[in-house]
Amino acid sequence: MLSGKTDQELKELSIKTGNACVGFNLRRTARLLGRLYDEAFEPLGLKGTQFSLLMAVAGNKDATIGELAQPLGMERSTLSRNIVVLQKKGLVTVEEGEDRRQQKISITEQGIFVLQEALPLWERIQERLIGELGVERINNLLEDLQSLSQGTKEK
Amino acid sequence: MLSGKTDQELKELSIKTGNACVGFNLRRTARLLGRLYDEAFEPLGLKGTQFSLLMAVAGNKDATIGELAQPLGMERSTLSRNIVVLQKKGLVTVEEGEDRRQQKISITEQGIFVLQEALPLWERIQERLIGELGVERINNLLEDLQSLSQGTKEK
DNA sequence: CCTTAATATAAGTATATACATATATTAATT
DNA sequence: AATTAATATATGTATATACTTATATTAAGG
Repeated sequence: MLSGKTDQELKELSIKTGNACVGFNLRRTARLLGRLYDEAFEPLGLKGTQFSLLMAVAGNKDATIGELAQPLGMERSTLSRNIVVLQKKGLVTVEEGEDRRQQKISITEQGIFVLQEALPLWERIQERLIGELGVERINNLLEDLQSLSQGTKEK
Repeated sequence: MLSGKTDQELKELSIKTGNACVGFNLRRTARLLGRLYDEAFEPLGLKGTQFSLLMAVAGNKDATIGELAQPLGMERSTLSRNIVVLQKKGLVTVEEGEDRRQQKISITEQGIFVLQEALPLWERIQERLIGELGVERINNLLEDLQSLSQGTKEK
């Protein structure tokens, strides 16, 4: 029963769950690293999230919202809005598919140019993170994140 | 030079950076797990993010926005808004400090009650994730996330 | 063919997030 | 003491995110 707990006990519970909670630690690290990426891409007028999405568009020619959302682990409604942001920047085009419910997303020449400029900035962060944890721990981390992502998809 | 790349080459680059990018994988996993937590806490009208924040408030009696923001790795302006959400739900109180610029945040009785209800739901997810990766990989993951969080703060 | 069901995306609403700027308050300088 | 600098929080603006609902389009059943 928490209601009877002293401040000290509450404090210990808070620290314990904070240290152990996968969700919290994921979000916190994502926030902190997110600012790193945003800062790096800032000269290109790009956010880290936008770099990832643009890269996904580049690698999936003429994909629809639904097709992109799947590997990104993102709601289609979310993706729909994120695509508009890239479209307004002139980095992607959106056009009706043969099935007129669908929207085919493609990267523009300008989008490819921006990716080209962004790539070395991305690599610099990658190197920095590898420098901090070492390549093995980074690779383990990436594998674990991918396993967890897989795991949530299977009900 | 990306501009000259074929679709196939772009596709391979996209897959390679997608698999290697720490930021992207963090965000994707955070999104997917976030939905798991949100679903679990839904009966309490709570999101995963709100559970973590409420737990942090519980463990830091009379902390200010600034004091809370630090360990959460969150901008004070963000935290300021997130606290309002908990306040409107009646889970925390906000009152002026002796230094009248500051706001002292405290958990309410109702907040403690909600935490109490949430705790077993949180543990169920924790067990599920440990069941998927094993306790060692989960602990490694948590350590790595904490190291990365530390790393971004320096410099 | 027409109605109904299924599907794809967008729009409505709410929260999470950050940066820049505004506001209020305290501390420091002269 | 009065002015200036520093600090704490809130607000403006924009993006990211998800759930629910609306809209448009295609597919299925009769």
